[in-house]
Amino acid sequence: MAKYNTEQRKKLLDYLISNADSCLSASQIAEALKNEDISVSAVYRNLSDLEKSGRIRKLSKSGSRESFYQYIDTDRCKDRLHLSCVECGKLFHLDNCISKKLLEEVSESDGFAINKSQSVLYGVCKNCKKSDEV
Amino acid sequence: MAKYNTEQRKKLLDYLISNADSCLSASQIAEALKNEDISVSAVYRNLSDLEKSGRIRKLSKSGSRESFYQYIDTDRCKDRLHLSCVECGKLFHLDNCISKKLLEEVSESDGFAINKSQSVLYGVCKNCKKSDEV
DNA sequence: CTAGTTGCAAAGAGTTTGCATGGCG
DNA sequence: CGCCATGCAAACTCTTTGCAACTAG
Repeated sequence: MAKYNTEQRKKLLDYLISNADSCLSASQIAEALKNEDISVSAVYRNLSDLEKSGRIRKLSKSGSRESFYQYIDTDRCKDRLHLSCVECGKLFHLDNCISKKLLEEVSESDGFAINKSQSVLYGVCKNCKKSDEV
Repeated sequence: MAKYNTEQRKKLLDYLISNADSCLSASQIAEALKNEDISVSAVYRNLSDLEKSGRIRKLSKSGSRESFYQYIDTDRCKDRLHLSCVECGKLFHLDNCISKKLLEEVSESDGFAINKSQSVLYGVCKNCKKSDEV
């Protein structure tokens, strides 16, 4: 799969890369690319291919039926746990030291091997906490 | 909502309580209760009511379109982060001290307020790791 | 009694798939 | 030119909803 580098595939990946700090739904992506000659099914097929090849991550948010997709920036994301803000939808990366320590502690005390790229902690980020107070 | 205590509602909650260490999908629950005179729509309606009243938790697993439900055992789950085994589907609770420390560290370094009941770490539990080695 | 709850079937949202057409290399 | 990817529409899965019948209190 994904043998030819079509315009649609390039545009889709470009869009995910330039929004690498957010989780986007298929419909958000399709909407953003509606002037780029790409159909909903092509969006889904390309997202699926990109996920299988490990270039993007697929996430689900509690409370939503949709799946969300995000480009995996290996430099920034490697070995880090993720924090997703339920207010603004942005994804943050947990500090490397804390991530590492947590994983080790959990592994030692429970024998549980956490899969980092699959695990997401939900909550409210700094910015959204501020605006809640207003 | 949930003003009358019907047989269906009792059976459903009983079933979730007796499986409090697992996350169950609506179809798994409906299947398990198929001899108890409860329809799929009643399963969904009761799950929704129970979630709103805070008796159960609704989770999504990456890779699955379904939602999963779990009884909230307040004694065992209070203030703890959750670990979900992607192999066997069982839910574990992260040690209280580690949970607390993690939350404090994240709050300090990133200003991010983690919602514990919503956040789940995915990975492989001790038992399933063993069986993988076989 | 009567408002809450149910079962059924139909509708809905999000996603996937079959097929014929079009395009990359 | 041949295989891959695309668009479209239909199919599919999971979940929600409208409605008439039933039932707990």
